[in-house]
Amino acid sequence: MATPATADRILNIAERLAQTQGFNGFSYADIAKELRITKATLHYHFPSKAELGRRLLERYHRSFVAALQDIDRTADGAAVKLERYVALYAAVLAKHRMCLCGMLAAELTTLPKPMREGVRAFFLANEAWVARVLDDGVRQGILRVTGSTPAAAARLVASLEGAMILARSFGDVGRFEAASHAMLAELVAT
Amino acid sequence: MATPATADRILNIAERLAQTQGFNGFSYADIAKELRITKATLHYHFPSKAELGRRLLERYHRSFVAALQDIDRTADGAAVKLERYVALYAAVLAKHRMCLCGMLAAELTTLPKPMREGVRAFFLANEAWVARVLDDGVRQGILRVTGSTPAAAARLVASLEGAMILARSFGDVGRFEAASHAMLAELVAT
DNA sequence: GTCTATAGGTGGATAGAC
DNA sequence: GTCTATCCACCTATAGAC
Repeated sequence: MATPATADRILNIAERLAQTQGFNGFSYADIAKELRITKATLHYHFPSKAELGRRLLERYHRSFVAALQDIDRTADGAAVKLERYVALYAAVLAKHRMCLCGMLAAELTTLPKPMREGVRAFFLANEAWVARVLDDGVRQGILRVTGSTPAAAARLVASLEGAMILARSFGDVGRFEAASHAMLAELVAT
Repeated sequence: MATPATADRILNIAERLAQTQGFNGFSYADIAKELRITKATLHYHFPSKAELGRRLLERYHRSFVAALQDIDRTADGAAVKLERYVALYAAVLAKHRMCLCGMLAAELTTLPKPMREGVRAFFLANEAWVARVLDDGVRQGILRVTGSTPAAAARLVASLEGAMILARSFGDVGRFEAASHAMLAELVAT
């Protein structure tokens, strides 16, 4: 593995800062200091913070979709897929981070418009994937869903984001795990 | 009703701004402009922004507790109490606002320590109240809870916060209502 | 690509007059 | 209690040398 290109190293730091302190909670100076380059160099790679945010969101969305495709490829059965999906969230929390889009959703009104749209697109992609898994599970008699699957998917995504933000507030990943396991248990057919 | 004291008018504006843009998303200048006073006057009433935040949280917590006591006094039955509880959230969303503490939870790492503790105290108070209502409901055979009532209460509070933040992201209160109704339906004994 | 230097703006906060 | 005036730190962003 070669050393990541400068642009990627910048995004790595920006991503971590955005997931812990929010997009408005870090500055070019923070990234520059950590990478030991100057702010001017940052502006060479990302002319404006709005552009940095847009690219950050784009990369995050892409890697999340890739993770979902990996689950589709390697996991067998709707219940296992949902467990793997929840594990993606837990892994982020274990790094003391929030879901980037859960974080950005809180700051939504202060974000540049392309980012606002990116956040919504991320949630819609999540809901669509979960809804498809729920559909499969119901069809196979593995899962039991109350109401429509798109509504149940939206509920699960929102509940996971909420569980994440509360768990992080208490510095207690166990809170997330307890909540998410209960949510999945509700979905498994008895 | 007399005109609210200046300190209260300041808190009213700060509260709305914090609920829509976050605590780091507004400045003394924003409040000063809207109230048509100077920043120096603001500093007379609230010497520092940290102090303003602390007082804001204190007042918010107090008024929320009062709302819960009002529900206890005027609502009959655990199911009705939960509906009234959820309606408190919906009313905030209808004003295009987030729960103050849901907002602050996202920014938690950037907040002064007294505020961080205040946010956790707010959530704990919410969970305690909900857990007590769930206990009552289960004892009366009105509600059906999976797992312990404190865990179910934590799950409900977190899920409502998540549903709120997602609904606001899409500018769609209906999303919150659909999610919260489904959550309550899960709790009502069949 | 990375630097120095700096512009132009805004952040929270204070001194002191009224 | 409210004002004017000001401080200093920090913000995003740009010009221009290397």
